[in-house]
Amino acid sequence: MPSQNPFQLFESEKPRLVKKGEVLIKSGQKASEAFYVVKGCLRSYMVDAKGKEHIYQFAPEDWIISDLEFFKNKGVAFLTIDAVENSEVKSIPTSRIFNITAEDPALVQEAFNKFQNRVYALQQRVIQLLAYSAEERYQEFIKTYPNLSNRLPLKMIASYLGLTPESLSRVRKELVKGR
Amino acid sequence: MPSQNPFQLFESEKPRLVKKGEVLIKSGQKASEAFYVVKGCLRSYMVDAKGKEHIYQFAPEDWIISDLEFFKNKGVAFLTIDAVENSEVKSIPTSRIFNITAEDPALVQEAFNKFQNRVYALQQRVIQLLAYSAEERYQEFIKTYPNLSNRLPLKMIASYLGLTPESLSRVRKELVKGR
DNA sequence: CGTGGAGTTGAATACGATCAACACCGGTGG
DNA sequence: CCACCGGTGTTGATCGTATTCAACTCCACG
Repeated sequence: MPSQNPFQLFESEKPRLVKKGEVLIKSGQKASEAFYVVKGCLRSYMVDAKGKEHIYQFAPEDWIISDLEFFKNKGVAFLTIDAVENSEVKSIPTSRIFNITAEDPALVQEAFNKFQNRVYALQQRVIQLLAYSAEERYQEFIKTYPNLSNRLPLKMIASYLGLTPESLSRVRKELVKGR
Repeated sequence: MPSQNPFQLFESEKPRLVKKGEVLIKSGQKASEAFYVVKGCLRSYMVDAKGKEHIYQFAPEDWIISDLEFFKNKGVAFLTIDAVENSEVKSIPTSRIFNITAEDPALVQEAFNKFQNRVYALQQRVIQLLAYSAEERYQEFIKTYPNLSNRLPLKMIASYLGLTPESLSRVRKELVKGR
């Protein structure tokens, strides 16, 4: 969820440092916050019945990440959120997110834009999962997130794209060969 | 995007009648509105390079449907929106959607809830496409949208789930056999 | 009626998953 | 400094799920 300006809603807070691999929200536990990433990169993911991780979202600098499901689910998190790199994040209590209406209209507008961008990004993601092949999904990913594709380990990109690491490795190999 | 109350933002407008199959927004054309479904059911979909339809969303009664992409894309629609059944819809000009901030706080709150529900639904959708098998996706669909699953033709459900009609037919056969 | 779309079923195919082995670092401790 | 280790990515062989192509039935609707 990129924006032109830093997210003013919590500009004043001082960032919290999280180390690579540190878990911020754990699936199944009580949780009610979102995170704004100042520096580094977070991710959210779920673990299926076979123990396989499926990455729902990456959140590099200036993105917001959270699990909206806890909201529906009595505050119990569905997704796990952890740090892909050493990062700096600002925490946003949910109460703040869900009660913006009373605030400055500019903030409301900003929050709206964030939501729009998010829905737009998700639309893209759904369409790609529905209609694109493994190769097309990967090409679209590196085109859309060039700076992410060289920071993230292959296996995480694979998980995000709905592929196994082996398959993505082969896709990439074909792409190199093809030029 | 269900809600407890009818969407107040355009309660006053009188609904427009659209016939089954009628196209409201066509991919590639100028468009800048969303629709609130009073009665019936709309859908949005994209057509891939091979001419295959991929349904992004269904919108039965009390849902809102639109293509956020036109907003990013100079007003040119990416998705096509048409009527699955004879329907009654209220049109919402985009200008209204994107400038809610100046309005009554209750409306802002309502719009926020709509966005939240939408993001939540999309999260579910992405997770299911990533992690679930054909059979699991179908079962989840009929569980989540029981009233839709018996109104829609199989081939549309298949398209929504990212399957071919043949595959869904077989999945369904197995399910019947299994009980 | 009869015609065309929807759904089903079968056979062959393809794409990506799985299982397994190995190469290649990057970091750690001896 | 080097030997070791675990994690990451690559490659090969095989497997499985869903696709594709084709034929056929069954209605719904003209």
